[in-house]
Amino acid sequence: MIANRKLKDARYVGFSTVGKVFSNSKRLELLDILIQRPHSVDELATNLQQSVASTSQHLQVLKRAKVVVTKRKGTTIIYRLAEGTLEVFVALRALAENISSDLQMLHQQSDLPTVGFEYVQHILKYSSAILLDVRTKSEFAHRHMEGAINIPLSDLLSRYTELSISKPVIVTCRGPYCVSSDEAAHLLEQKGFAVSRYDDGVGEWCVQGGDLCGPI
Amino acid sequence: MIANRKLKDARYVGFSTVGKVFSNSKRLELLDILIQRPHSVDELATNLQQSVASTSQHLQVLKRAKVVVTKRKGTTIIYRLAEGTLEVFVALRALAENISSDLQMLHQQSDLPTVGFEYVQHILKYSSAILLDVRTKSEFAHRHMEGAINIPLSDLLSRYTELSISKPVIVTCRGPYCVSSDEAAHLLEQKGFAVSRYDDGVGEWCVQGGDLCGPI
DNA sequence: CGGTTATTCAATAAATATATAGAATACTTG
DNA sequence: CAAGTATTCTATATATTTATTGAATAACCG
Repeated sequence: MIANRKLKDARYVGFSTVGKVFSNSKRLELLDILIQRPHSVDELATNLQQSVASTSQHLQVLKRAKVVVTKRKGTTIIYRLAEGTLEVFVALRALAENISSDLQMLHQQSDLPTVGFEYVQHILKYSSAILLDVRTKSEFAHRHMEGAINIPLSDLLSRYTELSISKPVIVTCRGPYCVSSDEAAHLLEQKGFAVSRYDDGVGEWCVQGGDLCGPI
Repeated sequence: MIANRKLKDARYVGFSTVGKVFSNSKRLELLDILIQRPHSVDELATNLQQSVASTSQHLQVLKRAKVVVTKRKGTTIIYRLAEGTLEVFVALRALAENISSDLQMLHQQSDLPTVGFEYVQHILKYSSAILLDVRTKSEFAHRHMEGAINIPLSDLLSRYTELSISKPVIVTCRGPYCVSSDEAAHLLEQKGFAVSRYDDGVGEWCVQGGDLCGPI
């Protein structure tokens, strides 16, 4: 009976090693960034506004749990998500969104309308609106929703004229915790566009079975 | 820009509150037990072989994250899983199993053959084998795989003669971390039965769309 | 082959998590 | 309404986690 307890404990402790991955906010942010594209340690540290050492330590946790894998490229080491990680990350986030009213409140700070997966699929099919991805060029290049066009947020003020004002615009960015799409949507609204936001990102799109483009 | 960082942090910290649920082995075990049926704090503490105070504390964490809900029944408080928790728990465990070779090793200590979801569905359809659930009577009563029969492990030695020796037996219990099915399978093998194990439980069965029976 | 540089390791300090025993609470139930 | 009891809270000790700085490492590349 005591042997049983030890075996059980060992199994649940093993399980919790994977669970610990998702227990820290910085690690969750790392995973969210890695959904967009692979990154070096240095890039990730900059994104997190944290020391490289601390970021590296978090990455070790992710690596030990095998939710990320590494590859050397020249002098830098590139981290990317492992198989299966995206699905669990998205499922866990959906659970968190559903059950945490606090999170929902943080979300609904924007006054602009949001649209869901089915709606975006519909407008893509009938070309009845423009799907605008305001992430960086490299993130877009790695993987994006099929049919989307890319103008990075930093370029939007100088390039918004590329968009046809006669069509409504749906803005998307990294995902639900990204503030770029909201910023972009407000800018376009001021310029007279009919704007809404798809406030999920390429991760949710992928898991729900949306078509994707990307060299990798 | 600093405001953006604070908003982002708040969102990921909110997310991590839900993630923390799955970062502790005792909490994972609590969830695994609650999959079987609702329980009181006292029952859960006994299962965990831990103090009631500590168990209660873990339950508070689960409750705050809203992955469990409570209901008073007489003088005791009954905890049960909230909507959506089962799906994420099972998905996370599948991820853990896939990526952790340590966990897999802990698993494959048994010499008896195991069978999967499709196989069990097949034998149920054609009644070509007996599906034996060795959990407790109350766990079985709450929810079980349609077509399974119940003989609790503690009764098996005195009741195994109820089983037809001419049919192969598939043993199931709480789930992959439960040792009961292995114990039961060995007992039946010694008695001359053709035995294998379904080493997932009612949780995985439910998520994969298997038919279920249960008053609740 | 040695300089360069990205990453990881080590040491430390501070914060958070966990387990327990015992006190306090809250709710039922007679 | 008072007694009884399951649960939660408090205080405490210990263990784990996290962030930082500075040192060590590893491997590319001139």
